[in-house]
Amino acid sequence: MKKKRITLKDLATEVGVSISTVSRALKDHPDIDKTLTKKIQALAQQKNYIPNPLAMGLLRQQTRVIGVIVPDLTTHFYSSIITGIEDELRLAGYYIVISSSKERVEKEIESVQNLLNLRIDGLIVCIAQDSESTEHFEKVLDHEVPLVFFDRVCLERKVSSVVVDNVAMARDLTAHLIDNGARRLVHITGPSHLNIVHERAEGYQKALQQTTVGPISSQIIHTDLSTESAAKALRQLLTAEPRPDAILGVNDTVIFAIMDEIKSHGLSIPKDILLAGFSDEFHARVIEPKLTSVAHPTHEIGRSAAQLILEQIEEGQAIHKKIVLNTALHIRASSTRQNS
Amino acid sequence: MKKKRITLKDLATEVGVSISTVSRALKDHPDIDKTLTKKIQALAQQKNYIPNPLAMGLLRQQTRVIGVIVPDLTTHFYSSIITGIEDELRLAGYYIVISSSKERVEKEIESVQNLLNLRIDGLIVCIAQDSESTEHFEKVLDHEVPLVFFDRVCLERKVSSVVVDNVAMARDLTAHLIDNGARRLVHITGPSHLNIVHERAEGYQKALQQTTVGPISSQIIHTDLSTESAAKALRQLLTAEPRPDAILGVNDTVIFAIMDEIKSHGLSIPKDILLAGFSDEFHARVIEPKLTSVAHPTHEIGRSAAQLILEQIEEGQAIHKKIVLNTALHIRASSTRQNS
DNA sequence: ATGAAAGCGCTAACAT
DNA sequence: ATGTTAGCGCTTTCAT
Repeated sequence: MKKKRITLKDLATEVGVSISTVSRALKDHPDIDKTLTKKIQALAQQKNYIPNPLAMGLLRQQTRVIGVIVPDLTTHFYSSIITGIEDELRLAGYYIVISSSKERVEKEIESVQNLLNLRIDGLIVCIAQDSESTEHFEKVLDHEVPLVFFDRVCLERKVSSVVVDNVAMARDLTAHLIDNGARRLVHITGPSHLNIVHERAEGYQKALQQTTVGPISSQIIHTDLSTESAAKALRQLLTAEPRPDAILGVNDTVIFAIMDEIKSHGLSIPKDILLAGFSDEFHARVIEPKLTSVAHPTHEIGRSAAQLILEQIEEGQAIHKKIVLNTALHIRASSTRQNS
Repeated sequence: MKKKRITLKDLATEVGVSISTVSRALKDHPDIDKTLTKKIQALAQQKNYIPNPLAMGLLRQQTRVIGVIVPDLTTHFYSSIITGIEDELRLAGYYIVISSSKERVEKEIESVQNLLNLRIDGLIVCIAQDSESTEHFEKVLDHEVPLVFFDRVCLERKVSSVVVDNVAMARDLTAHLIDNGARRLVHITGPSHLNIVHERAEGYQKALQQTTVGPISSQIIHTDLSTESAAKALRQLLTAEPRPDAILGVNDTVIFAIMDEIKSHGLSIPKDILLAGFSDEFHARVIEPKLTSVAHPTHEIGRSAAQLILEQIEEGQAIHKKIVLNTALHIRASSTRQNS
């Protein structure tokens, strides 16, 4: 029942010329009479003519829609990155269709398929935590649809990506904890097939190897990145003896669970346990005590991912590169021991 | 450069029949020979044929895309609602294109226009805080594109909406503060043209009028909903005498600013100042002390908005209704005075 | 039971 | 300088 939008044909009949003349006039084709051109443009303006993107899309086989798949839209980290993507793509006249995988491969696979069916012009993804197989992304490549990963990546040899230096970040963060007196460290993290997980674990261990103080006990606990799973791990840690005196959390979910659990055990941060992690800047400053964490340039990550997609669309599939963005270590109350 | 997707024509030539036969076979048209139908369907399946949505869209003049405009994508409240919208629309085979107005009308107007140009089949909006004029939404109505507002609404007589009972919520919250000993209340809120603002203020005042205890001093401060503006208001309140002993915040942004400011003045919540607000469930439980707040059924709000849009699309423009969803008051540490 | 043709809105190669 | 035509992928009416 939609009110019909004005078309080229409408303009053509109104002016009394052919459709192609109108089409040309609207794009200032040199062949068309200047006066006619002016007249047609004025009419188009007045009638508020907007080319039908469906028709254009059909003709050019492109939708100007970029798909974006994230593990969870409600996580500030991701929504912030999406804002960056949107800001950049809007300028280029692209739209984004967002889909949340809810950290599950099945949903991710489904989303990829849906988006492919929609005929997106490109796809930007942060893979779900249990996404071990990569078939569905190979399919994207098969269809020659530009693909870019960010933060959590895979198929690195074939796909462009935007990441941060996880190893260095984890190393610095761990070294900082040690400097602040940590001697019984625990790193609570996720499933090790994720690049962010094993890279951060690598940095964590690197710091342990490089330190000259000692002795230091250390442990890495892999969870499924759910609050429950992290809380459970914490409960076990806190009842065992000796209790850890510093915890490195791999992301916000884990950090929240850790904090809650520590507090409900009547322990204090940082007095009893130092805490630091890879957390969103926003949450790091909202929670109490404020969290020592690594600041990800979320908006920038989004913009870079968008730029990579645009590059691929414009220059054809060929290129693929990896952008490594800088992070900043923010030392806050959660990891600085008053009495040391 | 995209690898060509398989089309009806491809299937037709391969089977040696006409395009229309293939088209019919694929939708089990009774006229087509059963064996032929089977054969064609099998081939389509094997070749992984997916109808081109662009072609279908052009034909039917619909995109199966719903636009969603929110004041800020990175706010948990909105991203959570969007997740609800997505969950519901996905089932119906619709996609959503999200746009963030960043609380500014100009961006909102631009987004509306962009989305309209994209030929969306419907639009779901939570208006920006400085959105006083409604012309751009009238335009949506002019184009007979289904429109639904949620949370912050306008044009109520003409447009469907999903809201909560702000008056009752604010009244209950305020009454609760008074019950817990509040005698010098302040309500920090936003610009009063927003329905959520004046409705909540109304509830706040209703509670004050209905209370039998007294005397109670009260104040309403309008900010522009930015952290800075709220923080500034707080600073003035805290240095003046007598200091308020209870604050009702209108949303998360304001709550965060309030908390920070109170803490940095060396005051304690709830000992010195009671705090309650309309905050996202998620943040209410993450911050310290945990915040007494009204729980919005965010996912449900999203789903309802999506359902309203679908209804309008299916049944034509005519209908418009208002869905009022239930909220729940969660009493937590921030508003319960230990010594009372 | 199947095919041919028109049309959705637009562009571009090919007339004139 | 302007018009005609074909075609992007699909559905549907109208032949046959």
